[in-house]
Order: sequence, then structure tokens, then C-alpha cells
Amino acid sequence: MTTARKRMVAPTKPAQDDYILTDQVGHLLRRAHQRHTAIFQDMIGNVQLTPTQFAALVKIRDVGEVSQNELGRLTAMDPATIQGVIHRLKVRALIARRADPDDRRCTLLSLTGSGHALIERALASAKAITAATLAPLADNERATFLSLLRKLS
Amino acid sequence: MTTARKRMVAPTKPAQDDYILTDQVGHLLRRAHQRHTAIFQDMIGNVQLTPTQFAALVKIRDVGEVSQNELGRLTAMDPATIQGVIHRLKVRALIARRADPDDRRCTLLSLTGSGHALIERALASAKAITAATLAPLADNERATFLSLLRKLS
DNA sequence: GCAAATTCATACGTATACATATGATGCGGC
DNA sequence: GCCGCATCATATGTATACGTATGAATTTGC
Repeated sequence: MTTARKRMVAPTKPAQDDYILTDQVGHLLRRAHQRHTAIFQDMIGNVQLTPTQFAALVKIRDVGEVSQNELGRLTAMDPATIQGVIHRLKVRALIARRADPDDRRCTLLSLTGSGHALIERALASAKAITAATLAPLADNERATFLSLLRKLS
Repeated sequence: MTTARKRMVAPTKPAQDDYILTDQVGHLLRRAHQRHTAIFQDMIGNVQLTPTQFAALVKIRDVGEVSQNELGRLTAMDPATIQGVIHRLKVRALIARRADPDDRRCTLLSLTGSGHALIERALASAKAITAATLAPLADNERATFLSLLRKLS
């Protein structure tokens, strides 16, 4: 064992130059998304809404009655994902459901009165949240960034 | 002034102009992250790794032995999150753990032989995944995008 | 030196996010 | 008409992601 000295120097320092994790677009996207979510939770106020719950409510407000899967497509959520989101909003009575008279597979979703009131309050915060997320960028950089980001979504 | 002609039109068609969900940076970040995750799962190959599992393995490879919380900081994961990631990698024997002789609170993590072999195989795919994610952008746009994205992470 | 504050890893609860499977329903092709 | 296929909503399982709480261990502040 006296020869057990530092036999393995190389393995402890592999080729970082080749693939730097924190420079990869996937890692940066994940961190930027994390940061935005944190800002959202900080700034959304006493209205208890997650980003996806907010998205679902805003979209229903925009389009009116809509089926669950259709709402998922409009907000980029899997049917399995939107199901849980809607369920939690329904429990809080922010959303109402009724059977679609024309297609018995579908459930039509709409905002309740309190849902409407809540989303209107949340919208003010939402604009500030977008501004806070983009705050590290200069004015002229923001449009550039959004334009490029849109191409990747 | 003469009464509300278009007063009642508004409720069914609310101010979309004011806040367009799909133009908000948070929504675009979420969708871009979704797209990257899908590309990752498609291209990572028969190596069964999620993006965060891959990140943990790559980072251990880069820095050698490291405590669990420290690894979390290096890969932008909460202590609660990294705990689950490490647990799943440990079950698959891709990671080994030993007590830190200098700090009995800590557990030192390292790659096993198969962990090392697996991450080396995954690295080839990882470069292609980054390229595929950025494929919608022109060459000159990619550096711009990454530079701006880094400011938001 | 020692009490207070911090850090480490874990555990529990909630909320996306998606693959997959299922049963009910609608629709197109023949 | 009706059979095959698609769609809708749900259910289950796995994996982040994080807040909060906990107990053990270490560092600090005085």
C-alpha cells in the first residue's frame, strides 16, 4: 500500500472543456424557468395561484367556455396535466363545469364569479411579474430575446 | 356618451390586447423548457437518464467527490430535489456514497464504474441534444440567445 | 467554552409534467 | 349502417421542484 499514492490524478479532472453543463441551453432554460417561477410566487400576492393555474384561468377568460383538452392545447398542457390543474381550481370554485350538449365526451369549463374576480386581480401582478423577469435585460435586448425564445417554444 | 352601445360586448371578448398569455416570457420559457425536455428524452438513447439525473452525473464527473447539498448548488437543485435524484441514481448503482471523515453531517458522492461508463456514453448524445434544441435559430442568433438567457438564470 | 445560529440530509405534502392505459363517445370509410 | 380509429376525461405511476419540518452535527458569536 505504500505505492497507493496519487495513482488517479487524471480521473478527478476530466475534460470540462468539452462539455460545460452550465453553458448548455437546457440547463440555462431550466434555471431561467426556475427563476421566473420564484418571481411569480413572490409577486402574485395573496391570490394563491401557480403559473399554470393562472394560465388556465386567463385562457378561459379570453376564450370563454372551452373543453378541458382544448384548454390544455391553448395553454401547452398535457391532458393529464390540465386535468389536475382544473381539478384544483374546481375545488376552489374558481371554475364551473357543465356537460357539452353537442358532444357528450366533453366538459365545458367556465369562470365562476369569484374566478373572474380573482383573475382580474391577478392580472395586475402578472404584468409586473413579466417586467421583473425581464429586468436583467436592457430595453433593446428584451424584444430580441423574446423573438428568439419564441422560435424555441 | 349616448348610452352603452358596445357596453355589453366586452364581457364575452375581454381585453386580450392587454395581456396575451402566449406572449409572456414565463409562458415562453415554460414551453421552451418543455420542448427541450422532450428532445432530451428522444435523443438520450437507451441510457435511461432524465435531464436532472444527467446533470448530477456530469457534475460529479467534473468535480469528483462532493457532498449532496453542494452538488445541488452546482446543478441548481434544491436539497429536497437533489435528495430524490441521488436516491434514484444510487438504487441503480451509478453513484457511491461514503461518510465524510471531516464532517459527519455530510455524505460524499462519487461515480461508480458503471456510472462513469454511462455518463461517457450519454455525453455524446448530450452535445447533439443541445444542437437540436438550438436548431431553429440561425448560427449568429445562438450566441445572442445564450448570452441573454444567461442573464435571466 | 458554550449557547445560538447554521448546515446537512431526510421526510412529508403539494403541484406540475408526461407516459400509458381505460372506458365512453364521436366520426369517417366502406 | 357499422366497424375501426380518433378524441375526451380520468386514473396510475414516475420524476422533478420546492416549502416546511426535523434531528444530527458544525460553526459562530460572545
